[in-house]
Amino acid sequence: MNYMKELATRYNPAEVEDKWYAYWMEHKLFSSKPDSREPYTIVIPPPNVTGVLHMGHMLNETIQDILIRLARMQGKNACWVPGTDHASIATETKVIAKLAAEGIKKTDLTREEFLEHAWDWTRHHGGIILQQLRKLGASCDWDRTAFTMDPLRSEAVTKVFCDLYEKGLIYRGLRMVNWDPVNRTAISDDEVYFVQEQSKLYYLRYYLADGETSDAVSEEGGNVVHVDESGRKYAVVATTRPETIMGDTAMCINPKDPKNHWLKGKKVVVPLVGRVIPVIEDRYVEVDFGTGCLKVTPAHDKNDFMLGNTHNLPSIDIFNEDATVSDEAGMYVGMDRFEVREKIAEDLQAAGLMEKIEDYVNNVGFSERTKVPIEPRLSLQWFVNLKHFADFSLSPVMDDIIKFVPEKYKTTYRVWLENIQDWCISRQLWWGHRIPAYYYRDPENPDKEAFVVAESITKAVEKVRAITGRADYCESDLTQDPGALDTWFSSWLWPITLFDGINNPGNEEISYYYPTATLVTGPDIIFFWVARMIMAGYEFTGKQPFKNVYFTGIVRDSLGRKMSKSLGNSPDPIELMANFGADGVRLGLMLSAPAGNDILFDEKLCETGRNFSNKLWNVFRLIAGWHPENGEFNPEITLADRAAIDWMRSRLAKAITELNDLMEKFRISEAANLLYRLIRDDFSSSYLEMVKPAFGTPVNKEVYETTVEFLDALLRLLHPFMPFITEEIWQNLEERRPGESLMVQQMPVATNVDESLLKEMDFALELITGIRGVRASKNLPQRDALKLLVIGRESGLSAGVEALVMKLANISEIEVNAAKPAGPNAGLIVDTTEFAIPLADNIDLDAERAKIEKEIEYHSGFLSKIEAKLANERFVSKAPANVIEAERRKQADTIARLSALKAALANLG
RNA sequence: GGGCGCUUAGCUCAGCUGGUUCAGAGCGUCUGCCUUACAAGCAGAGGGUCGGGGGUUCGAAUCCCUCAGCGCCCACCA
Repeated sequence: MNYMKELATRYNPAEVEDKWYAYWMEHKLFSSKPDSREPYTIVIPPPNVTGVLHMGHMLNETIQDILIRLARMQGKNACWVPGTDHASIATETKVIAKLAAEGIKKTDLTREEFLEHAWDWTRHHGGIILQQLRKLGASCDWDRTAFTMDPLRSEAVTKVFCDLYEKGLIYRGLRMVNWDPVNRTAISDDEVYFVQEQSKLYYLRYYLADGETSDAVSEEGGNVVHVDESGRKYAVVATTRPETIMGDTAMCINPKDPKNHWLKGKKVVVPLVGRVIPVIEDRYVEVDFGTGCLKVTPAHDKNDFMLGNTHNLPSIDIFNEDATVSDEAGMYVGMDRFEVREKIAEDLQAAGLMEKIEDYVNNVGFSERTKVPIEPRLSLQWFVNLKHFADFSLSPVMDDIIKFVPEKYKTTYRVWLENIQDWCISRQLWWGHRIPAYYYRDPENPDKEAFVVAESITKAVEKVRAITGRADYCESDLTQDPGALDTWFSSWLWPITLFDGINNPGNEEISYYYPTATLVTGPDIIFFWVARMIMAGYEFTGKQPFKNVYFTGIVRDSLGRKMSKSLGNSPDPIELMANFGADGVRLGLMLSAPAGNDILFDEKLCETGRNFSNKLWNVFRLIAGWHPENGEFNPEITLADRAAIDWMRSRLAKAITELNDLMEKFRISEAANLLYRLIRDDFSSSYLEMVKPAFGTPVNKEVYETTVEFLDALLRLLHPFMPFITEEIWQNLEERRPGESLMVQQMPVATNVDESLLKEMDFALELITGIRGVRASKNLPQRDALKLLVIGRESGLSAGVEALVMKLANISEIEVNAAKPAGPNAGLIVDTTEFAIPLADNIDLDAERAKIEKEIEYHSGFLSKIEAKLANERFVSKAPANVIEAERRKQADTIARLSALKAALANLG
């Protein structure tokens, strides 16, 4: 023990944290290589390469670090693999914005030029977040740092694409996709969010094509027929998007709709456009919405597309890539989609084709990235058939082979898999893994677009030559698909590719580290990522990718709002750690972050963490100060010391068992709480006060050594939560060899628990609190010793524990079997034992009496409830014996207590 | 529309298998203390019909039904 050192009363994390992180790095303590130990692997959810650390990461990474450090100290070969994600669409959007600020348009650049900018951007901003993680204490094996778009990962992505294409699980198809007109790319369903918007519902007139007339507005057999001034019949269609009429190829009614019966088999005229379209029937149409007539625009609405397929309708694409009106529309060409809406509404009004306009609230889909309304658009895209994967990915989760924490997300997962949709993986972007498809002209079939899928252009040429039977094809005859793959198409391979399990299956690393142990992530990416990793895991390795998935909550501000830059409610983690220490922030977060529950973050939490660091630091200072400078200990060990040691040992053992249990169940927050109380309440407030030598007197050697042993155990237990301060103290506790570290020590093991001693001490501590309460209410200073009387019986405490009561409550003498004193005194009752403290001055008899009467009232009520229960025939006959026994004991105890109280009241006179 | 979840102290939340570790923790509040480890501290105190109603049970914060309020996810009726 480095007891000679001058230690500051306040713990200074800034001085300590960087030092130990450098030490751990220097001695390669994070590094992992396959060996004979059981592996414990965590792969980091790769943050956006150009991102910066936010509170969500802090929560996530802290949990991972706790799990990995715990595993390491449990003797496992712990390996935490870090890395970053290329974040295709997010990064590309940022790069475009940056170029725009410099007056450069993406369209002015070649693909190669643009990618050069993107790589520059990545190099410039990349990896900051990994540096920030070091501040947090993350014990990642940095030598393994990976990037989703580095050569190894890219090779695997291409290989998997080709493999799935060969298996028929990837296909290219004309589908309705969510189109982002700003980035001019398809995006997946998951990248769309819906916003309720105040809009309008336009009611348009579709005249009958044959010019049929009628004399009056008639309602024949429930039919609702519209007729204009000149007697011509028309149908009314309600739509929120009148600008799409140029793409109408049918009108649809529900066959069971009596209002529109008269339209069956008719043809109608699209207003303004003049095109004649059929009236089709489909039960998809809601009878009660609008007029029950639906305009069908197969090219611009998902459901209309479906109707178009069912009813073999033509499809007219009236928009360009940027959502301006296309030539094919024939009208309003070149105008923006929202301008057209205004204009067309005016024109319809003017032409007398607008029945009415109503206010209407509907949900509009927006692109998550560019925040503009998405445009359903027909386009050729690449898809993965997820049905195939869903079939084998459900049961492992439902059967807990892959355990979800909390369990409720199993349902979410199941529902998603049961309604699985194919996954659109192509993006019309440049930043990402390029789609390994190559197009060529086939002179035999000039009308058909021909392509091959291959891992390289060289292989593609070979394939084309083989297919066409022409040896003269060369690389310049092939054009690679310009698109990139969805970012998640590389992420879903992450646990495999980190160990090179795709390119090099069965290698030593993948065999050893995979399946990984626990994945820690947010429930918001359960579909994007978790589900797909499970799919990829089984498909490409035949094994689950991880054993547990721990879902964290979302970090919100103290008002429950999501943290966002625009609200300015997102604290900078680096600043927080500078203010409170990484340990303080870590503990603060952990103290209130049960799995799957959102956490309302308040700096107050970090303050609690910091204060606790300081408490621990002072615990160390106290113990350090006990070592006598001349090396001479007190040879005597008292009964009180012995009792304190025995108690603390049991207390610790019990806590270890509880802690292991909590951690096994991923109740990390409760585990943090338990440690907090164990150290603060049991160890500092109770145990250390019990064994603390009087000022100027030396401590007993055994007491000293045992206390150091306890502290050592506590530091180990706490280390995963607060790595820095525990290492700092541990290093100072004894002389350590270079490279020695707490982080690779073994976790303490629970010894036997003496339950009766724990119970006895609980009683003693309650008594101590009672005496202190008397002091507080009677204004008796702690330094004045008091005499304690045990009325009419023994204290029931062992000599050692009795001595502890005397020490902690500053009692000079305990008199047992005492009579209730006649003079002024304060009474207190613990369990059924009555105590009294003689006082010098008169006390407020009335107040004392009132206090006791209140207690009598309470206990009488309690007793009558117990007695009612025991008098209840059905209770006595049906309840288990031990419960009845407990009630009887309660009854006896309460009666005893009541008589003690009544005696106390009588003694007051 | 479908699903999941929540409602317990002023605030944030634990409370798992129904029963003396059942009404808890932290923060905040109040009182007293600069007590030789710590004022980033110590000691003490107050604070709750467990959202409402009903049911099951000998016994319900805990299980079931129902109502009310809140949150999240999925779907997207033009």
